[in-house]
Amino acid sequence: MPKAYESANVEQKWYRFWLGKGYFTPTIDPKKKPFVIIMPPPNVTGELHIGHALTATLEDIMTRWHRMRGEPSLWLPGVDHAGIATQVVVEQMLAQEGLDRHKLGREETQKRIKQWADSRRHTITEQHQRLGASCDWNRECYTLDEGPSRAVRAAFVRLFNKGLVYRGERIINWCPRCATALSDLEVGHKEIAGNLYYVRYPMAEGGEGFITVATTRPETILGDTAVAVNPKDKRFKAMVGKKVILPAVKRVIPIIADEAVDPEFGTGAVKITPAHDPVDFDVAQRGGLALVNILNPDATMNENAGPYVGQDRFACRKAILADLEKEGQLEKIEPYVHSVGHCDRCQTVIEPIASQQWFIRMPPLAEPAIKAVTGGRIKIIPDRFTKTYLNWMEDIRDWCISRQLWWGHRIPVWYCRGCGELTAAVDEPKSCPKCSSADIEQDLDVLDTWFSSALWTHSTLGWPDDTEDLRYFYPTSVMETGYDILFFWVARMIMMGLEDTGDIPFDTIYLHGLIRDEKGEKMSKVRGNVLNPIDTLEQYGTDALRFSLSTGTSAGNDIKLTRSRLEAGRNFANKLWNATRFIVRNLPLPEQFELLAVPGGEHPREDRWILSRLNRTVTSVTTLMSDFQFGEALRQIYEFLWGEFCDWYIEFAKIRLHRAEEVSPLPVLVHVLETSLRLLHPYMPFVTEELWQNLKKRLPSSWQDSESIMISAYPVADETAVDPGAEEIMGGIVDIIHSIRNARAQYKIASNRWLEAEIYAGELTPAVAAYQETIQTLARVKPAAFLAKRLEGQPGEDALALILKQADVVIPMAGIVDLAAERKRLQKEIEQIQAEVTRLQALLGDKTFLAKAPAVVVAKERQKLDTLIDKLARLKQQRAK
RNA sequence: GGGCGGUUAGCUCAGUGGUUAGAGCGCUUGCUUCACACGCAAGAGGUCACAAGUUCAAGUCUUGUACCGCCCA
Repeated sequence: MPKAYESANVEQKWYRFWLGKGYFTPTIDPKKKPFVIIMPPPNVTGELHIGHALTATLEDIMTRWHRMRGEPSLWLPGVDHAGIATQVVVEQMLAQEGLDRHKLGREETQKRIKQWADSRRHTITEQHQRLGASCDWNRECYTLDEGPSRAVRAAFVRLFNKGLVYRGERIINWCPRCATALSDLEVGHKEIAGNLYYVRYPMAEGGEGFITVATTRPETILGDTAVAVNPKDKRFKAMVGKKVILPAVKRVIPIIADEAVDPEFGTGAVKITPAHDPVDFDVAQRGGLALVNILNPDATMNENAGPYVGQDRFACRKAILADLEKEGQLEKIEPYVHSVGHCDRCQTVIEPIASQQWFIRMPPLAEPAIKAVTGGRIKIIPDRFTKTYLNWMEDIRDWCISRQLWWGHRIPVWYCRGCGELTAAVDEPKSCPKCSSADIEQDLDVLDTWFSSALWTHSTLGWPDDTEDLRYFYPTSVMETGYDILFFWVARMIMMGLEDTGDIPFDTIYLHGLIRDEKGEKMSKVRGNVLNPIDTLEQYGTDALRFSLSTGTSAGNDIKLTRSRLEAGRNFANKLWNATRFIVRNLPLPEQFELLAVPGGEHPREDRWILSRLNRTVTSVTTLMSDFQFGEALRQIYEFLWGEFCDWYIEFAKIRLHRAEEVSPLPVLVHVLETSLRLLHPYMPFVTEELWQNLKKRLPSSWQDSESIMISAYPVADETAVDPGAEEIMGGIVDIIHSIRNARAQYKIASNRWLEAEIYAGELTPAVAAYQETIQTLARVKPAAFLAKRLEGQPGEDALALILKQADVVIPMAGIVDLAAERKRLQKEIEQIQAEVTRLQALLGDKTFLAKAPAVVVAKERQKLDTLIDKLARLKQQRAK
């Protein structure tokens, strides 16, 4: 084995091995409950970013863990066609060729987008494979595959037939740059420092004076069809029913009263622009007002804008303000901070526009989705997102699902030019079912990409067909994704899963945090601070990347990924590599290995200690993983392997190996290492497989049946291995070594100089004395003498006395000991212990504590007090000398 | 405006009521000790943002305050 772990040499090899063996494909076994994760499908055109790496890591940890526990485990990968994002990228490419989609036509454009998307698809797959993702590639799905596409049409038609999908004119969010309607979720609101313009509308019909309205968007004056005041507002009582003349276009519009008007805003009179404002739209519905749309799809002014036709919306705003100023109709301008909607994808300012679109009626779908969570059938981790989910669900609004794009699932609705009938169908109809006319045309729009995503948990398993996969794997187990798409995706999946199948799509939602850079900023292409996971894993190793993404992290909390985290992961992999290298180097020939087994099964105390610690770790890790506390579980594995196994057990074992004792430590070294590798495998699959195979190669063939660690059994704790006695004694020995090393460092004893030590450990002395050589070697003392009873006399001025929890250690150090400093140190320690003893005595004298605290806690405190009283007595005795 | 989160060592963060609060990195000191300098050994470093409360017991639960951030409107 080389001196350092080189990830690049092993990763591809093992991934191909696993893939070739078919380990990623579960075997359907009706007797067993499967574990299922449907992967959130990344965009087809993208590359994986570090957030995807986090998703993949967590999902792989869960999948590998359940697989090792013997559950048929399916992790189903997929790719999303990403309507807007993909079309935008291809349109940019067309622009470079001097083309645009309108010149090219719908069919040709679709062909170009498809070509490009197909050419990119494999990138995502390859990148997932490099991350070690153990997903079942045989079941990989693409949202535009025939199956999921049919599911989309089937789901649409079902909703249509139930009256839950409707077409209507509503105010939608229009992105002028993407040239499509968007749902409310795809719009981000930003506070903008703008102005509030006070504009005078002169009274019509020879009336005197004017009414002043305030607006942040003066260009929308051109689309006004009324001025409204609150019916309770006494100031305007007389004006209701009168008419005013609209500036610029000179249209005469009424002054009406409506409850929705806030008397506190501006002057209390507001302009009503029903085609360009959601509140005004409702006012217009109530008041029977006309809708005047003043915008073209690209946000230039249309023919309704009179003299401003053809101008861009913002140019028009300037022009109209100049004209109002000239006419003396601009009363005043106040600075005004208001919230403006921006397109999530391109950051263009959204225009609210009244438009004919398709919608899903959400409240009936939300109701069962709310019950599924409040009733406990679906659990959200971390729990605080339950409230976020419910708040959104309870106040849900209809979902605009039509998009004026060419890339996606075409809306499965056909219009008859003959009779005007509208037909929703899964399979394309040849003629109008009502009048039999063949002159029918399919709706030109496509569906919101999230519509197909909402079906993902069942469409990937074969729905609407009654497939074996659907019957066996649905409902799935865990939906793991970032909290930023709780509404976009997770909530909608619950609604659509329940609607289409009658059952919840998953029982647990695990939401991870967002990854941020060193400065705490969200990583994004725009900011240019994205960490490419492939570069990262090439530099540090995939296991190091996975380690850095899963240790010291917890559900729902953001992660700052820094170089030092990655280094820690790499160092840990290397540490394991070297521990294994050490063990492997000491292994005998395979046929001799079994001869090393412990005769009679009676292990030396340090073996019982490490086995006890191992089994406690296994128990704890299993509990934590069942509870989705992956970060803490990994931390404990790390702590055990590095802090106990490598730092202490291997060091103890070296001494036995050198002595060539009868009882070899090798079987325990191998056992603990091998068990730990299996414990760690879900987190760091590559290095654990490499090391496990290295062991397997050198051990008897009977040692492990499994041909790979990834299909071997996850460790199960052996409760009988827990040995508190061994833990106490080994703890004492560690204490003794530690204190001597400390004294050496404090007195700057050269490391090649040997000291002597006299040790008394009360009733533990015989047990501790068995570790004479260990203490001598690790603390560099010789000889270490064990006293039958505590030294009563003067230890001598030249000796250093160390008073430990269970032991006294005396080290003769002629001429070195600083007596004054020692006295001071002793005094300080006595004071500290005395304070603690006093505190514990008070606590144990407290009747309510004794009555109310659990017995184990009381016993623990009493034990602690006894130990401290003993130590205090020994310290005082020392001081008296 | 409503909701949520954060505030713990110099930095980045764990800590799921039990009393002496942990890790990684950084820092100080010493080590080419025969697995590992991607390492070993020893050490320094904390009024757990602030205030009040609940509890036998609070970093952990409640309420309020301050600052930072996110989501929704």
